[in-house]
Amino acid sequence: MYKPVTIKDIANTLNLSCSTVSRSLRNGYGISAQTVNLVKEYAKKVNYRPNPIAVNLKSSRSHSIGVIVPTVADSFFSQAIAGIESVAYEKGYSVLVSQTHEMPERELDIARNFAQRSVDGLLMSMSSGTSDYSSIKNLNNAGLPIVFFDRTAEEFKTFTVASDNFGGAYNATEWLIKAGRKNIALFTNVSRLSVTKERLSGYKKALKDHQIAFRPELINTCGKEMCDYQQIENKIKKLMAMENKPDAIFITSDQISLYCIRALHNLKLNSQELMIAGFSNSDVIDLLEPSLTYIRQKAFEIGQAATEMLIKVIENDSSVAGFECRLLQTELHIATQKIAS
Amino acid sequence: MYKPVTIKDIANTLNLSCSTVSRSLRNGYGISAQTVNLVKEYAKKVNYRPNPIAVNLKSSRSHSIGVIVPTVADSFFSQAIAGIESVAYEKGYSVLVSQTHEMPERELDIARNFAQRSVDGLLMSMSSGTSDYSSIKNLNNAGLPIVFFDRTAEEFKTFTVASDNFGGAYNATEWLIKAGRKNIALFTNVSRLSVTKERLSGYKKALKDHQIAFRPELINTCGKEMCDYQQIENKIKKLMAMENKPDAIFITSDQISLYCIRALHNLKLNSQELMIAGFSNSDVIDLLEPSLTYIRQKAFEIGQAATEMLIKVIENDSSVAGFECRLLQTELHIATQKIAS
DNA sequence: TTGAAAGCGCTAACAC
DNA sequence: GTGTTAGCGCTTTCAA
Repeated sequence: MYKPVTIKDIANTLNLSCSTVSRSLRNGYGISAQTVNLVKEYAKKVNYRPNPIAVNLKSSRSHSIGVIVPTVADSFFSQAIAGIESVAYEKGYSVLVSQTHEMPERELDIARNFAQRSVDGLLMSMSSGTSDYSSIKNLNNAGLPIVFFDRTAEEFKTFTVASDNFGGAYNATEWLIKAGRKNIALFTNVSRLSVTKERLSGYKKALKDHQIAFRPELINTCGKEMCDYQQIENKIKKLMAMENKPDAIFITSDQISLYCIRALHNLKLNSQELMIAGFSNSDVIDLLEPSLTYIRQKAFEIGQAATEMLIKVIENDSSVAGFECRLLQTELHIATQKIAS
Repeated sequence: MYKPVTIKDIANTLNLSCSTVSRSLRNGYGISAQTVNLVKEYAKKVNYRPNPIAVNLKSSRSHSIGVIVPTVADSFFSQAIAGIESVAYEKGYSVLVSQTHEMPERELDIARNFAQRSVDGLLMSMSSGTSDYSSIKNLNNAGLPIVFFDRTAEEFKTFTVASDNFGGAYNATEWLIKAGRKNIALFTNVSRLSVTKERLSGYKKALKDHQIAFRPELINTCGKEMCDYQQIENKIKKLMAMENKPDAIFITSDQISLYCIRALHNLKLNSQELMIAGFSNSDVIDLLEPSLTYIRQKAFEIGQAATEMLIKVIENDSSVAGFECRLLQTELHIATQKIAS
């Protein structure tokens, strides 16, 4: 087994006691400068590093944070995790990652497991299935700091970092309207999610501000069951068979945006017939055919901000006065028009 | 602070000693069935879970594995991590993830940090900058199990899981040849990487088997410095200005594949003029314009296989006789021809 | 200025 | 059958 140098090893070699070595290495309080130097130099020489597990056991602090996301294999989440990891690394924290696959039981199981491993805090993006937050809330009340990012939990107020989903949706919808579209269908994720609600509000507000009637029959909610490509294609076919059929689609989810593009592609519908706008963090979205006007979230920055916030909470657990909620702006990218009109 | 139930709590409540409780909870060896039941039931009732940190300290086993990758925000790696996490979760291991950003110093630092945290093993995909494996090798020799995935380290033989890069490259190149292309340029990552070498070999072999001369002037190595889009575009421009210019490009890297597509798109080169084939694990690659014939790696499965292998090594550290090396087949996806010829 | 000892939660060798 | 004890590596009183 891998067997690093311990404080005891140093103490033996230098003919000192463990406590002297320990104190020399930490603050050096009450130890002669000579001894401190001796110890420090020797420690550096043998590349001594304190065993974090032992430190944890004493302090109940592990210098690690747990990240709980629906899935890692997703452009938004992988970018966010990259941001999380960057800040964590810089500040000396390890990052534990686990996926819920949108299952509430797993989510809770993972959170408990992380808590047991003495993570110092949790970064969570809620699974779409979760409706009962009480257990998570219990962990939080028991002293485990939690920061929600992207998919926040309205039901219990704590620290959050997310995109301005309302604004992003509003702007994109307005853009469709200004492009002359009046019958804008909506594709959306389960309505339980905070992001879904906010984006839906943005869409409705934009319609209202432009005196366009909201038509419930144009709303398509996916993912109550597993949301797959075929489901989306069918819904689009059905929409296009309507009497008063839509001339545009607004999509509130990354995954569904890609499915829609694929469906339009397969159904040979061009942007002229059916203009599309939606959220996406894919890094090649601008090369897709048909082209999408897309709202991009600052995923990396959201990860960074959430991590900074969490570490701040962890490191001065005194000031749990007000809950900070950061909102990052989204970016609207207009699709280049490739269709000759 | 979050304060879970300890063995001591149970012992006190039940008027037993710690060791009795401990043994009841583990094997129950030498304890009356009655006591075992009593303890187990009470433990379940209060939702007792052993403190993993304390267990680790005793056993130097943490039931966690470290994953070291260049970056998380990449389709191949995020898919692989999803696979890793799935298997790990199922087998009760936690997953620590850290990114090297292709920097050897970071890689080593992360590996050491993980080792200190008593991860039970490491899953690594080497950074492109690494040329000296001795420190990693030391960790491994000191008893830390390591499985390499995707980007393996030829210099030291251990357990590996990777794609059949040679075969994938061979097939793709051959496909270009059969499509009538004779001047096939190559875009490739730094030549230090195992995957690069293997893919290059596949390319060369295919040329040779079809009696096409290898033309060194068509080889473009990127990423000695940071590889960015502009670099790729410039190289393509330069290629297309050649007298005997290429009629196809074969690309050995996911990232560069995307850059090439973007460049052809911007330079308005279509597949007829310049046919492209390359590695990619993007899930929307088939919707990109111009279209790419792509080799897809079984990223998720590679992650799974590597994790299974690692856990097997961890759990019977006796049999370190032969090093297992798994090779997963790649899938060749032919671009649908959209150009009227 | 330094050392001895206890304890974080758990396990295992050794008593009883 | 069950309890006592020591120890994993480290920190932190308390004594010297």
